[in-house]
Amino acid sequence: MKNLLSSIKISVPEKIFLKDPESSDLGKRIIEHSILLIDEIGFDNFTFKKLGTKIGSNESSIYRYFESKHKLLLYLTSWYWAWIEYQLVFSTSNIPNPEERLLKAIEIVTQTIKEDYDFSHVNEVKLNQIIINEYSKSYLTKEVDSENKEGYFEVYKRLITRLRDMILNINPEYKFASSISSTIVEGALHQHFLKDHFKSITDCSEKVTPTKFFQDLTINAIKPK
Amino acid sequence: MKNLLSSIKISVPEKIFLKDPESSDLGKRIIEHSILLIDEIGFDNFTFKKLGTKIGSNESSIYRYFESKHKLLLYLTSWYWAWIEYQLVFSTSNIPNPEERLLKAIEIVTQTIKEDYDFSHVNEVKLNQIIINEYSKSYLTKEVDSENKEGYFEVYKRLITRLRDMILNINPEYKFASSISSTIVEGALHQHFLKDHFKSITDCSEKVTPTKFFQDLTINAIKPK
DNA sequence: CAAAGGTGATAGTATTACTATTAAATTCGC
DNA sequence: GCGAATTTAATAGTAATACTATCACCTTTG
Repeated sequence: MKNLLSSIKISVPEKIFLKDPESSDLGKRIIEHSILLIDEIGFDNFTFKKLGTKIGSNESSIYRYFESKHKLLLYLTSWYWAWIEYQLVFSTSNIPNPEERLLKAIEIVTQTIKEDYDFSHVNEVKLNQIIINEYSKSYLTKEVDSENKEGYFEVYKRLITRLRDMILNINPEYKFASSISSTIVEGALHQHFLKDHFKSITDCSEKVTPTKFFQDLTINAIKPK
Repeated sequence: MKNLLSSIKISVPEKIFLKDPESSDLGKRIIEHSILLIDEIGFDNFTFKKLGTKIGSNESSIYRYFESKHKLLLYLTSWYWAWIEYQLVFSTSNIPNPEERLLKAIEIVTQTIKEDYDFSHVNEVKLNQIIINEYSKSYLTKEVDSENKEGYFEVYKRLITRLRDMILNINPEYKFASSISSTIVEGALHQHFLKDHFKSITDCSEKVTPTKFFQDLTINAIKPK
C-alpha cells in the first residue's frame, strides 16, 4: 500500500490554488510545513507570516501559491479526502460481498490515521488531526455557496456519494442513504474530537473505535425490515 | 408553551460573561442585536464595533459585558441549549412510554425552529440558524480543554446525557448510548446545513426532516437483537 | 545571452480585537 | 433631593492580521 500510494498523484481541484504547490520545491515546503504548523498552533492562530518564518521564506512568496489561508485549508482538506477516496476505492474493489465491502468502506472513512504513510511531503497523521479539528471551518462560512459552485468541495461530495452507492447496493429501498453517509463521515470526525476533549458524551476511546460504532449503526439502520 | 417559556429565566454559566446581559437594558440590546447581526453577516465578519453601531452604543461598552466575541458566542450557544433542554424536559415529562418519550426527545433536539417564541429579546429562529452555522466554532479551538474545565459546555453535555439516559432506559445493554446521542444532536445540525448548502449529500429537505431520519436511525440501532 | 519567471525583501493599508482613560449620564442610598 | 457610586459613551491607542504593491535579484530556458 505504502509503495503504491507514493507513486500516484493526489489531484485537487485546480481553482483552489494560484500556482500548483506540487510544481516546485517551495510549494512542497509550504504544504509540508503548513500541516505541521496548523497542527501545532491551530488554524485560527496560523498565519502566512509565521509559516514564512518556519520555512525560511517570505510571506509574499506564499501568497503566490494561495490567495488566502482559507484557500490553503481548502487545498489540504481536498487533498485529504482525495487520499481517503483513493484508499476506499483501492481496498474495496476486490471485495465481492456487498456488506463486507460496506464495512470496509466505513472502516476507511472513520479510522484514525496512526501511521505516517510518508506520501512525499505530507504527514498524514497530522493532516488527519487537522481534518478533525478544522474541517468544519472550511465550509461554515458565508461564502459556501459560491465556493461550492466553484467545485471546491467536489472530492468530499464524491466520497460520500460512493458510500451512499454501496449502501443502496445492499438495500435500494433504504430512504436515507445519503444522509447516513454524510453522518458517518462527519460523525466520525466528531466522535474522534469528543474522545479527545469531551469524554463524557462519547463511548469511543482507544478500545472502542468510532469505526465499530458506525459499522453497528449502519448495518442496523439499512437492513430491510 | 409560549407563555410558560416567557416567564422562566434561561440560566447560562456565570463565568461566561463579565456582567449579566439580562441585568440591564443595554445588555438585552447586546443579546438581541448580536443574534440579528451574526445571522446576517456571519460570526467571522461580526465585530463589537459593528454591533455598537447597530445598537447606537459604543464598542467599549460591549466589552464590559463580554471579554471577547468568542465569549459572546459561548453565551448564545449556552442559552440556546438551555432553552432546548427546557423544552425537552417539559415536553417529555408526561410521556410514560419510554420509546414514545425518546422519539419526542429526538424531535425536540433535531427540529428546525420555525416559530419565533418571542422569549423576550431573543429571536429563536435566527438563533437556531446561528447554532447550525457557527456552533462548531465555539469548541473547535486550541482553548477547548481549559474552557471545558471552566464549565462553558456544561449545558450541552447535560442535554446529551439526558438523551443518553432515555436510550439506556429502553435498552440498558446498548453499547453506544452516549455516542449515538452526541451523533443525533451534532448530526441534526449538520443535516440542516447540508439541506441548505449541499443538497446532493443529504436526503433531508422540506418534506423529509432530519427528525425522521434520526428517529428511524436510533430506533433501529438500539433495539435489542 | 537576453528574456521570462520565480523568489525575497521591504513597505504600506485597512481592519481587527482589544486596552486605557476620561467624561458624561444615570441610578441608588440615605 | 443630593452626593456617591455605578454605568455608559467617546476617544485614543496598540499590536497583530490579512493582505497588496513594488522592486531587485537570481535562476532557468529558448
